[in-house]
Amino acid sequence: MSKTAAAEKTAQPVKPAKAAKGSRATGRVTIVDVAAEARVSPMTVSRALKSPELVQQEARDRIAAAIRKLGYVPNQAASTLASARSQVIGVLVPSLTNAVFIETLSGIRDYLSQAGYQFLIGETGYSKEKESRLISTYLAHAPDGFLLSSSDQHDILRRQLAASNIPAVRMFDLGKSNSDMSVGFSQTKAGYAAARHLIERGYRRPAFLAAQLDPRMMKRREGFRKGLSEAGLDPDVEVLLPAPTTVDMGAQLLARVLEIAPDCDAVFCCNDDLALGALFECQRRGIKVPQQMAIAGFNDLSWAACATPSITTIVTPRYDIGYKAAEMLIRQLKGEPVEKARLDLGFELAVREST
Amino acid sequence: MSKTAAAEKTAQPVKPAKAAKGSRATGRVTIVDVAAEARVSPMTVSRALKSPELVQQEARDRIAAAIRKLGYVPNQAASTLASARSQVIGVLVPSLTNAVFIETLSGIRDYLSQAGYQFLIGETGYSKEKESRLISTYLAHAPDGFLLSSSDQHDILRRQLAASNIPAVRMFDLGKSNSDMSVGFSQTKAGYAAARHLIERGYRRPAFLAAQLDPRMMKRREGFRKGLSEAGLDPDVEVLLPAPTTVDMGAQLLARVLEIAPDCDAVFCCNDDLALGALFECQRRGIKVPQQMAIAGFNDLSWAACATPSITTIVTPRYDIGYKAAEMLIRQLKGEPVEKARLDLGFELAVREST
DNA sequence: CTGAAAGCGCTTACAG
DNA sequence: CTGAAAGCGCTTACAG
Repeated sequence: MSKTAAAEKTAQPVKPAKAAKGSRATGRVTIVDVAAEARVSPMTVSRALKSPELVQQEARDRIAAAIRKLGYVPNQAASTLASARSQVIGVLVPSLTNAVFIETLSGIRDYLSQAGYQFLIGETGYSKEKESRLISTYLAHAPDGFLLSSSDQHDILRRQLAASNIPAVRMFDLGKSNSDMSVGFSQTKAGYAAARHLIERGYRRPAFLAAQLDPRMMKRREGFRKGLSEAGLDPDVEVLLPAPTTVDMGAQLLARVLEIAPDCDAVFCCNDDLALGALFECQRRGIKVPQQMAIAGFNDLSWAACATPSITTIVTPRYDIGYKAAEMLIRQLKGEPVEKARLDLGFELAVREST
Repeated sequence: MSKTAAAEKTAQPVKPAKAAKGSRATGRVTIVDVAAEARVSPMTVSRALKSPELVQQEARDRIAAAIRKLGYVPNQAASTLASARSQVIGVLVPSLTNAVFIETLSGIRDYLSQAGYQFLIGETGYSKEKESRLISTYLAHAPDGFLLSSSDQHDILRRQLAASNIPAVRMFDLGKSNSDMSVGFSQTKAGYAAARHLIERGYRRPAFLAAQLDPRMMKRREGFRKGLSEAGLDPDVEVLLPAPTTVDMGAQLLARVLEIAPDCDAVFCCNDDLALGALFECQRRGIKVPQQMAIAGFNDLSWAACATPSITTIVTPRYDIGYKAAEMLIRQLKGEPVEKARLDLGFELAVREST
């Protein structure tokens, strides 16, 4: 049976399903079929796939031809069962309807796909309980690692991870110590930077507007308040709503802050969706931005730069957070040296027309 | 060994890893351990998990207690290998940075998670080649089904699916025949409805603005042109850009159409991102919306309703598309009757201030 | 309602 | 560089 052109053309599986009564044969082409076709042992086929450098060139060629001829697709479940490695990473993000996390997922995907990993995506809805439940579910799939977004390591989660012995990297927030792996930036410093900017521009009565009050938002708030206090300004001009963020809520928050503090001259919104809603509300009321009201956002989503006026915002490295977190995790899994257990990617302030 | 309170409290695995040299024991708690603890056979544990009604109540109780005591987590890979069913669905969407598809994923997740399925998400980047490649990758994970977003069934894809014998449901677009399962709405009719609305409002020189020229966009265009032609209006006022959609591009397209047709009095944007950008550009230029320029969008994303002015748009059932497509697929997998192989969920026109 | 045997398709851990 | 044997942890297909 030589490597004929005819054989090469056939891309379809040619294995007839076994007809034996009671047989469990799936009709699938297996590594055994490829081995027979290539006149080597199944073990050699396995090696040719995972560590080609251990296999003689000639054998490799015959195996490659056999794979093509038979249309062989490796069975990931069998591989996982035998090797106890699934090539799957569990990824948990707070929300999928938030563009921020989507871009982080893009970074994760770009790293993992080139590294040969798949991932399962879970949405925690900003809830620790849901996060724990998702981890339990995912454990059945024996993920090789986790990428998490929880802001602080609560006990249940810690115990689950310790019991399963599966490594995890936290994203967005930085861990307190180097014992946990984490990739992100300082939420507190970002909030502080926003305050400093508004103060330097001369605004004397800035407010903080926030929704979806997860721990990250509260850290941004903390930094913002610190900045105001240091400058001798009142840090208590703020409207906080626990409900999920929407553009429309930005409009509502702007309306509320004007009731509480009619002399408010600037708002720092904890994300760009709120900032956009606040801008729309100002337009509706005929309040000039930034002359009568400055608006700053957070994240630099697509519309911030091209709104009228363009919106000043904190540019966050969310794609890189996903990419680097995935890289850190995979390096750890491969036993490669991990440079830093705590990677601060920083942030930038984009100053635009709205402040 | 009775069901003591002490035993119930222990949530941690208590199995000591086998010490035998050369052993492949993973230290994991298996169905065999649970069976020993509950004094039944492994087969009965398996049944208690998958078809409890086939197992005596008393045995079920003992098994449940043993599972809790030992901290047993089923091994999905072993289950997949033995049963040839993975409980995984492969989902392919054109883009993850588009809110439309994210909401569809929410619908998919809500149905699949309650049905006990996981899913792998792939991003095709609107490319048929990439879609084919992703399907090949996913085949290694032996998904039980696919949820696809490709607009038309190209040959390579058809062959792949036929060869693997894995059922698929197409989303967004409706299939031509009932032989393919599909869930969506008529893109052409939606474009036509937008044209009719603008015409009835009295606009005489409407333009079509589009980016990301995938087949769905072209169908919206087709319907829009049909509407204009029928009313005796010029259908050729349009700006089409193949590049991916951004808010900023909406501004650019608006600028371009004003060069081509200075008397243009309305624009139908093929999505809300473009509509938002067009609105910003009008504001920048001091063009009054809708008095001097009407703007209509597509999808009804979060900002459309609360922009200033609020934006008229086509409301699309994207969450339901995901939910219903998942439902159709799972019903098919379970051998339950599938009502319609082609499910038209329709759309609505939300008339707002911008037109 | 329950169980013993065999097998799913790979990889590990040796041995050569 | 290559291969025979055993095993990963489940479920199928019987048989009782």
